[in-house]
Amino acid sequence: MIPNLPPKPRKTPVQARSTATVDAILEAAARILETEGLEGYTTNAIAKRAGVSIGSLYQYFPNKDAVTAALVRTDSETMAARMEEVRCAFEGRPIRDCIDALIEVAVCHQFDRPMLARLIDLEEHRLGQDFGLSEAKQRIVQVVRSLLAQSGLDLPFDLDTVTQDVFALAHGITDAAGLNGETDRPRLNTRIRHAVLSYLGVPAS
Amino acid sequence: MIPNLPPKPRKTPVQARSTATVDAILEAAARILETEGLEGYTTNAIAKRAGVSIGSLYQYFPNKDAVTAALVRTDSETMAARMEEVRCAFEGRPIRDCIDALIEVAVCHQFDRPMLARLIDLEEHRLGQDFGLSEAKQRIVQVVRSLLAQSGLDLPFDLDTVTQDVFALAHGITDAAGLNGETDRPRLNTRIRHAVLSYLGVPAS
DNA sequence: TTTTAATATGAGCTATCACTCATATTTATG
DNA sequence: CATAAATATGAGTGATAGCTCATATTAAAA
Repeated sequence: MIPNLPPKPRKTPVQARSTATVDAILEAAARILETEGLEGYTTNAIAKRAGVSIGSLYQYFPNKDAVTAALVRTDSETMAARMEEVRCAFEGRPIRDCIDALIEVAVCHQFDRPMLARLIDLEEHRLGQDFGLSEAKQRIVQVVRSLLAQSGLDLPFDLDTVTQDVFALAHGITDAAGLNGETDRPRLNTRIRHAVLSYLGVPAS
Repeated sequence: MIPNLPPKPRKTPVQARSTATVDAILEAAARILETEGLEGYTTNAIAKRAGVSIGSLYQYFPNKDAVTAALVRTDSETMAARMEEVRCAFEGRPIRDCIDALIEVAVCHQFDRPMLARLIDLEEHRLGQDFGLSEAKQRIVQVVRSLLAQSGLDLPFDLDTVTQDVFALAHGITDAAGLNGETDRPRLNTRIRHAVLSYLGVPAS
Protein backbone atom coordinates (compact mmCIF):
# COMPACT_ATOMS: atom_id res chain seq x y z
CA MET A 1 0.00 0.00 0.00
CA ILE A 2 3.05 2.18 0.07
CA PRO A 3 2.84 4.49 -2.94
CA ASN A 4 5.82 3.30 -4.97
CA LEU A 5 7.64 6.59 -5.16
CA PRO A 6 10.33 5.62 -7.62
CA PRO A 7 8.81 3.14 -10.07
CA LYS A 8 11.86 3.98 -12.06
CA PRO A 9 13.37 0.77 -13.38
CA ARG A 10 11.33 -0.15 -16.39
CA LYS A 11 10.61 -3.38 -18.15
CA THR A 12 13.40 -5.66 -19.20
CA PRO A 13 12.93 -6.90 -22.75
CA VAL A 14 11.98 -10.55 -22.89
CA GLN A 15 10.72 -11.03 -26.43
CA ALA A 16 12.85 -10.65 -29.49
CA ARG A 17 11.14 -7.56 -30.84
CA SER A 18 11.61 -5.59 -27.64
CA THR A 19 15.31 -6.43 -27.64
CA ALA A 20 15.41 -5.12 -31.18
CA THR A 21 13.65 -1.99 -30.01
CA VAL A 22 16.21 -1.38 -27.29
CA ASP A 23 19.05 -1.97 -29.72
CA ALA A 24 17.52 0.38 -32.25
CA ILE A 25 17.17 3.06 -29.58
CA LEU A 26 20.80 2.82 -28.53
CA GLU A 27 21.98 2.77 -32.12
CA ALA A 28 19.84 5.81 -32.91
CA ALA A 29 21.11 7.60 -29.83
CA ALA A 30 24.68 7.07 -30.94
CA ARG A 31 23.99 8.27 -34.46
CA ILE A 32 22.22 11.39 -33.27
CA LEU A 33 25.01 12.26 -30.87
CA GLU A 34 27.44 11.76 -33.71
CA THR A 35 25.64 13.77 -36.36
CA GLU A 36 23.62 16.33 -34.41
CA GLY A 37 25.53 16.70 -31.17
CA LEU A 38 23.94 17.42 -27.84
CA GLU A 39 21.62 19.97 -29.44
CA GLY A 40 19.69 17.39 -31.39
CA TYR A 41 20.02 14.72 -28.77
CA THR A 42 16.40 14.58 -27.58
CA THR A 43 14.36 11.57 -26.60
CA ASN A 44 11.81 12.31 -29.28
CA ALA A 45 14.53 12.51 -31.91
CA ILE A 46 16.06 9.27 -30.71
CA ALA A 47 12.74 7.45 -30.87
CA LYS A 48 12.01 8.87 -34.29
CA ARG A 49 15.36 7.83 -35.76
CA ALA A 50 15.01 4.42 -34.17
CA GLY A 51 11.68 4.04 -35.93
CA VAL A 52 9.97 3.60 -32.60
CA SER A 53 7.37 5.55 -30.68
CA ILE A 54 8.38 7.76 -27.81
CA GLY A 55 6.25 5.62 -25.54
CA SER A 56 8.30 2.55 -26.37
CA LEU A 57 11.47 4.34 -25.42
CA TYR A 58 10.13 5.13 -21.98
CA GLN A 59 9.00 1.57 -21.48
CA TYR A 60 12.62 0.43 -21.34
CA PHE A 61 14.37 3.52 -20.04
CA PRO A 62 13.12 5.46 -17.02
CA ASN A 63 14.52 8.72 -18.32
CA LYS A 64 16.84 10.28 -20.85
CA ASP A 65 19.96 9.84 -18.75
CA ALA A 66 19.29 6.12 -18.57
CA VAL A 67 19.50 5.94 -22.35
CA THR A 68 22.78 7.79 -22.30
CA ALA A 69 24.10 5.63 -19.50
CA ALA A 70 23.23 2.48 -21.42
CA LEU A 71 25.00 3.90 -24.45
CA VAL A 72 28.08 4.68 -22.39
CA ARG A 73 28.06 1.27 -20.77
CA THR A 74 27.73 -0.57 -24.08
CA ASP A 75 30.56 1.48 -25.46
CA SER A 76 32.86 0.84 -22.51
CA GLU A 77 32.12 -2.85 -22.41
CA THR A 78 32.85 -3.27 -26.10
CA MET A 79 36.15 -1.52 -25.59
CA ALA A 80 36.99 -3.58 -22.51
CA ALA A 81 36.23 -6.83 -24.27
CA ARG A 82 38.42 -5.96 -27.24
CA MET A 83 41.30 -4.88 -25.05
CA GLU A 84 41.15 -8.04 -22.97
CA GLU A 85 40.98 -10.10 -26.11
CA VAL A 86 44.10 -8.47 -27.48
CA ARG A 87 45.91 -8.84 -24.19
CA CYS A 88 45.09 -12.50 -24.18
CA ALA A 89 46.10 -13.05 -27.78
CA PHE A 90 49.48 -11.42 -27.21
CA GLU A 91 50.32 -13.35 -24.06
CA GLY A 92 54.01 -14.13 -24.13
CA ARG A 93 54.77 -12.05 -27.19
CA PRO A 94 56.91 -8.90 -27.04
CA ILE A 95 55.39 -5.98 -25.17
CA ARG A 96 55.87 -3.70 -28.13
CA ASP A 97 53.59 -5.85 -30.24
CA CYS A 98 50.91 -5.91 -27.58
CA ILE A 99 51.11 -2.16 -27.14
CA ASP A 100 50.78 -1.76 -30.87
CA ALA A 101 47.68 -3.92 -30.94
CA LEU A 102 46.14 -2.13 -27.98
CA ILE A 103 46.74 1.22 -29.62
CA GLU A 104 45.11 -0.11 -32.75
CA VAL A 105 42.03 -1.04 -30.75
CA ALA A 106 41.86 2.24 -28.88
CA VAL A 107 42.35 4.33 -31.99
CA CYS A 108 39.82 2.33 -33.94
CA HIS A 109 37.33 2.93 -31.17
CA GLN A 110 37.75 6.66 -31.08
CA PHE A 111 39.03 7.77 -34.45
CA ASP A 112 36.20 6.68 -36.72
CA ARG A 113 33.54 8.53 -34.76
CA PRO A 114 35.40 11.34 -33.03
CA MET A 115 32.40 13.44 -32.14
CA LEU A 116 30.54 10.46 -30.71
CA ALA A 117 33.55 9.42 -28.65
CA ARG A 118 33.97 12.93 -27.37
CA LEU A 119 30.35 13.34 -26.32
CA ILE A 120 30.17 9.90 -24.78
CA ASP A 121 33.19 10.83 -22.75
CA LEU A 122 31.56 14.03 -21.63
CA GLU A 123 28.32 12.38 -20.66
CA GLU A 124 30.17 9.64 -18.89
CA HIS A 125 31.69 12.17 -16.57
CA ARG A 126 28.43 14.05 -16.09
CA LEU A 127 26.58 10.92 -15.09
CA GLY A 128 29.45 10.17 -12.75
CA GLN A 129 29.51 7.23 -10.44
CA ASP A 130 25.76 6.76 -10.65
CA PHE A 131 24.51 4.23 -13.14
CA GLY A 132 27.54 2.07 -12.33
CA LEU A 133 29.51 3.10 -15.35
CA SER A 134 32.98 2.62 -13.99
CA GLU A 135 33.29 -1.15 -13.94
CA ALA A 136 34.15 -1.52 -17.61
CA LYS A 137 36.46 1.47 -17.46
CA GLN A 138 38.33 -0.23 -14.63
CA ARG A 139 38.74 -3.33 -16.73
CA ILE A 140 40.14 -1.29 -19.60
CA VAL A 141 42.68 0.40 -17.38
CA GLN A 142 43.57 -2.88 -15.74
CA VAL A 143 44.63 -4.39 -19.05
CA VAL A 144 47.26 -1.77 -19.59
CA ARG A 145 48.21 -1.56 -15.94
CA SER A 146 48.98 -5.24 -15.68
CA LEU A 147 50.80 -5.20 -18.98
CA LEU A 148 53.07 -2.44 -17.76
CA ALA A 149 53.53 -4.13 -14.40
CA GLN A 150 54.76 -7.30 -16.04
CA SER A 151 56.83 -5.53 -18.64
CA GLY A 152 59.90 -5.14 -16.48
CA LEU A 153 60.28 -1.62 -17.80
CA ASP A 154 61.84 1.07 -15.66
CA LEU A 155 58.83 3.37 -15.61
CA PRO A 156 59.34 7.13 -15.31
CA PHE A 157 56.61 7.46 -12.65
CA ASP A 158 54.55 5.14 -10.51
CA LEU A 159 52.48 2.49 -12.23
CA ASP A 160 49.07 4.13 -11.86
CA THR A 161 50.32 7.48 -13.02
CA VAL A 162 52.00 6.01 -16.07
CA THR A 163 48.91 4.01 -16.94
CA GLN A 164 46.71 7.06 -16.71
CA ASP A 165 49.10 9.26 -18.68
CA VAL A 166 49.55 6.74 -21.46
CA PHE A 167 45.80 6.57 -21.89
CA ALA A 168 45.44 10.29 -21.65
CA LEU A 169 48.08 11.20 -24.19
CA ALA A 170 46.87 8.63 -26.67
CA HIS A 171 43.35 9.87 -26.15
CA GLY A 172 44.42 13.47 -26.61
CA ILE A 173 46.31 12.83 -29.82
CA THR A 174 43.47 10.77 -31.28
CA ASP A 175 40.89 13.36 -30.30
CA ALA A 176 42.81 16.16 -31.96
CA ALA A 177 43.42 14.12 -35.08
CA GLY A 178 39.78 13.14 -35.34
CA LEU A 179 38.47 16.66 -34.96
CA ASN A 180 41.11 17.82 -37.39
CA GLY A 181 39.57 15.61 -40.04
CA GLU A 182 42.54 13.34 -40.48
CA THR A 183 41.83 10.01 -42.10
CA ASP A 184 45.18 8.24 -42.19
CA ARG A 185 44.83 5.79 -39.34
CA PRO A 186 48.13 3.93 -39.79
CA ARG A 187 49.93 7.23 -39.58
CA LEU A 188 48.03 8.13 -36.43
CA ASN A 189 48.94 4.77 -34.95
CA THR A 190 52.58 5.45 -35.67
CA ARG A 191 52.48 8.80 -33.94
CA ILE A 192 50.73 7.45 -30.88
CA ARG A 193 53.12 4.51 -30.70
CA HIS A 194 56.00 6.94 -30.81
CA ALA A 195 54.47 9.06 -28.04
CA VAL A 196 53.68 6.08 -25.85
CA LEU A 197 56.94 4.24 -26.28
CA SER A 198 59.06 7.32 -25.78
CA TYR A 199 57.04 8.23 -22.69
CA LEU A 200 57.62 4.73 -21.35
CA GLY A 201 61.30 4.96 -22.15
CA VAL A 202 61.25 2.00 -24.52
CA PRO A 203 64.31 2.35 -26.78
CA ALA A 204 63.54 3.04 -30.42
CA SER A 205 63.63 0.03 -32.70
CA MET B 1 12.60 50.15 -46.26
CA ILE B 2 14.02 46.68 -46.49
CA PRO B 3 12.82 44.78 -43.44
CA ASN B 4 16.10 44.23 -41.64
CA LEU B 5 15.96 40.49 -41.51
CA PRO B 6 18.96 39.91 -39.26
CA PRO B 7 19.03 42.79 -36.79
CA LYS B 8 21.36 40.51 -34.94
CA PRO B 9 24.44 42.45 -33.86
CA ARG B 10 23.51 44.29 -30.71
CA LYS B 11 24.77 47.39 -29.02
CA THR B 12 28.41 47.83 -28.29
CA PRO B 13 28.99 49.11 -24.78
CA VAL B 14 30.14 52.73 -24.71
CA GLN B 15 29.65 53.74 -21.11
CA ALA B 16 31.53 52.27 -18.19
CA ARG B 17 28.58 50.53 -16.58
CA SER B 18 27.64 48.66 -19.74
CA THR B 19 31.20 47.39 -20.06
CA ALA B 20 30.92 46.18 -16.50
CA THR B 21 27.67 44.47 -17.41
CA VAL B 22 29.25 42.63 -20.29
CA ASP B 23 32.19 41.58 -18.13
CA ALA B 24 29.87 40.37 -15.41
CA ILE B 25 27.91 38.33 -17.93
CA LEU B 26 31.01 36.61 -19.29
CA GLU B 27 32.35 35.94 -15.81
CA ALA B 28 29.01 34.50 -14.75
CA ALA B 29 28.85 32.37 -17.85
CA ALA B 30 32.24 30.89 -17.06
CA ARG B 31 31.32 30.19 -13.47
CA ILE B 32 28.07 28.51 -14.39
CA LEU B 33 29.74 26.32 -17.00
CA GLU B 34 32.31 25.39 -14.38
CA THR B 35 29.94 24.60 -11.55
CA GLU B 36 26.71 23.53 -13.23
CA GLY B 37 27.85 22.26 -16.60
CA LEU B 38 25.83 22.59 -19.78
CA GLU B 39 22.66 21.62 -17.93
CA GLY B 40 22.57 24.78 -15.87
CA TYR B 41 24.06 26.93 -18.60
CA THR B 42 20.98 29.00 -19.48
CA THR B 43 20.77 32.66 -20.38
CA ASN B 44 18.45 33.31 -17.46
CA ALA B 45 20.89 31.66 -15.06
CA ILE B 46 23.78 33.62 -16.51
CA ALA B 47 21.96 36.92 -16.14
CA LYS B 48 20.91 36.06 -12.61
CA ARG B 49 24.40 35.13 -11.47
CA ALA B 50 25.78 38.24 -13.15
CA GLY B 51 23.33 40.31 -11.13
CA VAL B 52 21.83 41.63 -14.32
CA SER B 53 18.44 41.39 -15.95
CA ILE B 54 17.86 39.01 -18.80
CA GLY B 55 17.00 42.00 -20.97
CA SER B 56 20.43 43.50 -20.43
CA LEU B 57 22.08 40.32 -21.57
CA TYR B 58 20.21 40.41 -24.86
CA GLN B 59 21.11 44.01 -25.37
CA TYR B 60 24.75 43.07 -25.85
CA PHE B 61 24.48 39.55 -27.18
CA PRO B 62 22.12 38.61 -30.02
CA ASN B 63 21.67 35.08 -28.71
CA LYS B 64 23.05 32.52 -26.33
CA ASP B 65 25.72 31.25 -28.70
CA ALA B 66 27.12 34.76 -28.97
CA VAL B 67 27.72 34.75 -25.21
CA THR B 68 29.49 31.43 -25.49
CA ALA B 69 31.51 32.61 -28.46
CA ALA B 70 32.62 35.71 -26.57
CA LEU B 71 33.63 33.52 -23.65
CA VAL B 72 35.62 31.24 -25.94
CA ARG B 73 37.28 34.16 -27.65
CA THR B 74 38.27 35.84 -24.40
CA ASP B 75 39.66 32.56 -23.17
CA SER B 76 41.70 31.92 -26.31
CA GLU B 77 43.04 35.44 -26.45
CA THR B 78 44.18 35.34 -22.85
CA MET B 79 45.98 32.10 -23.56
CA ALA B 80 47.53 33.44 -26.75
CA ALA B 81 48.77 36.57 -25.02
CA ARG B 82 50.40 34.59 -22.21
CA MET B 83 52.08 32.19 -24.60
CA GLU B 84 53.47 34.99 -26.74
CA GLU B 85 54.68 36.77 -23.65
CA VAL B 86 56.54 33.68 -22.49
CA ARG B 87 57.98 33.10 -25.92
CA CYS B 88 59.24 36.63 -25.95
CA ALA B 89 60.68 36.48 -22.44
CA PHE B 90 62.61 33.31 -23.26
CA GLU B 91 64.09 34.57 -26.49
CA GLY B 92 67.61 33.23 -26.77
CA ARG B 93 67.42 31.00 -23.72
CA PRO B 94 67.52 27.20 -23.97
CA ILE B 95 64.54 25.58 -25.63
CA ARG B 96 63.97 23.33 -22.67
CA ASP B 97 63.35 26.32 -20.43
CA CYS B 98 60.92 27.86 -22.86
CA ILE B 99 59.05 24.60 -23.23
CA ASP B 100 58.84 24.36 -19.47
CA ALA B 101 57.41 27.82 -19.20
CA LEU B 102 54.92 27.22 -22.00
CA ILE B 103 53.77 24.03 -20.32
CA GLU B 104 53.37 25.95 -17.12
CA VAL B 105 51.11 28.44 -18.88
CA ALA B 106 49.06 25.79 -20.64
CA VAL B 107 48.61 23.70 -17.52
CA CYS B 108 47.72 26.69 -15.41
CA HIS B 109 45.09 27.58 -17.95
CA GLN B 110 43.44 24.21 -18.01
CA PHE B 111 44.18 22.50 -14.74
CA ASP B 112 42.58 24.89 -12.27
CA ARG B 113 39.21 24.81 -13.96
CA PRO B 114 39.12 21.48 -15.76
CA MET B 115 35.39 21.35 -16.34
CA LEU B 116 35.33 24.87 -17.69
CA ALA B 117 38.24 24.19 -20.01
CA ARG B 118 36.59 21.03 -21.23
CA LEU B 119 33.25 22.64 -21.96
CA ILE B 120 34.81 25.67 -23.58
CA ASP B 121 36.68 23.31 -25.83
CA LEU B 122 33.50 21.49 -26.72
CA GLU B 123 31.56 24.64 -27.45
CA GLU B 124 34.44 26.01 -29.45
CA HIS B 125 34.16 23.11 -31.83
CA ARG B 126 30.38 23.25 -31.95
CA LEU B 127 30.40 26.91 -32.90
CA GLY B 128 32.99 26.05 -35.51
CA GLN B 129 34.41 28.53 -37.93
CA ASP B 130 31.51 30.90 -37.43
CA PHE B 131 32.01 33.68 -34.92
CA GLY B 132 35.65 33.92 -36.05
CA LEU B 133 37.05 31.98 -33.16
CA SER B 134 40.12 30.53 -34.75
CA GLU B 135 42.42 33.55 -34.92
CA ALA B 136 43.65 33.33 -31.36
CA LYS B 137 43.99 29.58 -31.61
CA GLN B 138 46.23 30.07 -34.63
CA ARG B 139 48.41 32.43 -32.64
CA ILE B 140 48.73 29.91 -29.84
CA VAL B 141 49.79 27.16 -32.21
CA GLN B 142 52.16 29.50 -33.99
CA VAL B 143 54.13 30.14 -30.82
CA VAL B 144 55.00 26.50 -30.42
CA ARG B 145 55.39 25.90 -34.12
CA SER B 146 57.97 28.61 -34.54
CA LEU B 147 59.77 27.53 -31.39
CA LEU B 148 60.09 24.01 -32.73
CA ALA B 149 61.11 25.26 -36.14
CA GLN B 150 63.98 27.24 -34.69
CA SER B 151 64.98 24.57 -32.22
CA GLY B 152 67.19 22.66 -34.60
CA LEU B 153 65.73 19.44 -33.24
CA ASP B 154 65.43 16.40 -35.44
CA LEU B 155 61.66 16.06 -35.21
CA PRO B 156 60.05 12.62 -35.46
CA PHE B 157 57.37 13.87 -37.89
CA ASP B 158 56.70 16.98 -39.90
CA LEU B 159 56.52 20.27 -38.09
CA ASP B 160 52.76 20.73 -38.13
CA THR B 161 52.10 17.20 -36.99
CA VAL B 162 54.55 17.47 -34.13
CA THR B 163 53.09 20.79 -33.05
CA GLN B 164 49.60 19.40 -33.05
CA ASP B 165 50.58 16.24 -31.21
CA VAL B 166 52.53 18.03 -28.54
CA PHE B 167 49.52 20.20 -27.82
CA ALA B 168 47.20 17.26 -27.93
CA LEU B 169 49.12 15.00 -25.60
CA ALA B 170 49.68 17.77 -23.08
CA HIS B 171 46.03 18.62 -23.30
CA GLY B 172 45.02 15.00 -22.84
CA ILE B 173 47.21 14.46 -19.81
CA THR B 174 46.06 17.67 -18.18
CA ASP B 175 42.43 16.89 -18.88
CA ALA B 176 42.66 13.46 -17.31
CA ALA B 177 44.53 14.78 -14.30
CA GLY B 178 42.02 17.55 -13.77
CA LEU B 179 39.00 15.29 -13.95
CA ASN B 180 40.81 12.84 -11.72
CA GLY B 181 40.89 15.45 -9.01
CA GLU B 182 44.64 15.79 -8.87
CA THR B 183 45.96 18.93 -7.28
CA ASP B 184 49.72 18.63 -7.53
CA ARG B 185 50.52 20.94 -10.36
CA PRO B 186 54.32 20.74 -10.24
CA ARG B 187 54.05 17.00 -10.52
CA LEU B 188 51.72 17.33 -13.47
CA ASN B 189 54.16 19.72 -15.10
CA THR B 190 56.91 17.18 -14.66
CA ARG B 191 54.89 14.45 -16.30
CA ILE B 192 53.91 16.60 -19.23
CA ARG B 193 57.46 17.81 -19.67
CA HIS B 194 58.59 14.21 -19.75
CA ALA B 195 55.95 13.30 -22.31
CA VAL B 196 56.69 16.29 -24.51
CA LEU B 197 60.47 16.08 -24.38
CA SER B 198 60.55 12.37 -24.98
CA TYR B 199 58.12 12.77 -27.88
CA LEU B 200 60.40 15.42 -29.33
CA GLY B 201 63.41 13.25 -28.83
CA VAL B 202 65.16 15.70 -26.54
CA PRO B 203 67.70 13.71 -24.53
CA ALA B 204 66.99 13.43 -20.81
CA SER B 205 68.88 15.88 -18.62
C1' DT C 1 17.63 72.65 -17.40
C1' DT C 2 15.89 70.29 -21.24
C1' DT C 3 16.51 66.87 -24.44
C1' DT C 4 18.30 62.85 -26.19
C1' DA C 5 20.77 58.72 -26.08
C1' DA C 6 22.32 54.82 -23.45
C1' DT C 7 21.33 51.41 -20.27
C1' DA C 8 18.48 48.51 -17.28
C1' DT C 9 14.32 45.89 -16.17
C1' DG C 10 11.39 41.63 -15.89
C1' DA C 11 6.80 39.92 -17.02
C1' DG C 12 5.51 37.26 -20.56
C1' DC C 13 5.48 34.94 -25.30
C1' DT C 14 6.58 30.86 -28.04
C1' DA C 15 8.77 26.80 -28.89
C1' DT C 16 10.45 22.71 -27.40
C1' DC C 17 11.66 19.07 -24.35
C1' DA C 18 11.16 15.24 -21.08
C1' DC C 19 7.85 12.36 -19.96
C1' DT C 20 2.76 10.11 -19.16
C1' DC C 21 -1.18 7.47 -20.08
C1' DA C 22 -5.11 5.53 -22.15
C1' DT C 23 -5.51 2.60 -25.78
C1' DA C 24 -4.33 -0.67 -29.48
C1' DT C 25 -1.74 -4.49 -31.28
C1' DT C 26 1.10 -8.47 -31.05
C1' DT C 27 2.88 -12.62 -28.97
C1' DA C 28 2.83 -16.25 -25.60
C1' DT C 29 0.17 -19.57 -22.83
C1' DG C 30 -3.28 -23.00 -21.53
C1' DC D 1 -9.54 -20.63 -29.60
C1' DA D 2 -9.46 -17.84 -25.43
C1' DT D 3 -7.02 -15.40 -22.14
C1' DA D 4 -3.31 -12.97 -20.43
C1' DA D 5 1.03 -10.83 -20.81
C1' DA D 6 4.15 -8.18 -23.44
C1' DT D 7 4.85 -4.62 -26.52
C1' DA D 8 3.75 -0.53 -29.29
C1' DT D 9 1.49 3.90 -30.06
C1' DG D 10 1.32 9.10 -30.13
C1' DA D 11 -1.51 12.89 -28.69
C1' DG D 12 -1.12 15.49 -24.81
C1' DT D 13 0.88 17.75 -20.32
C1' DG D 14 3.79 20.49 -17.40
C1' DA D 15 7.99 22.69 -17.14
C1' DT D 16 11.46 25.36 -18.83
C1' DA D 17 14.49 27.66 -22.13
C1' DG D 18 15.53 31.33 -25.38
C1' DC D 19 14.23 35.56 -26.35
C1' DT D 20 11.12 40.11 -26.91
C1' DC D 21 9.31 44.42 -25.79
C1' DA D 22 7.11 48.07 -23.47
C1' DT D 23 8.65 50.74 -19.89
C1' DA D 24 11.77 52.86 -16.44
C1' DT D 25 16.10 54.78 -15.03
C1' DT D 26 20.54 56.85 -15.62
C1' DA D 27 24.03 59.48 -17.98
C1' DA D 28 25.56 62.50 -21.67
C1' DA D 29 24.62 66.50 -24.83
C1' DA D 30 22.76 70.85 -25.94
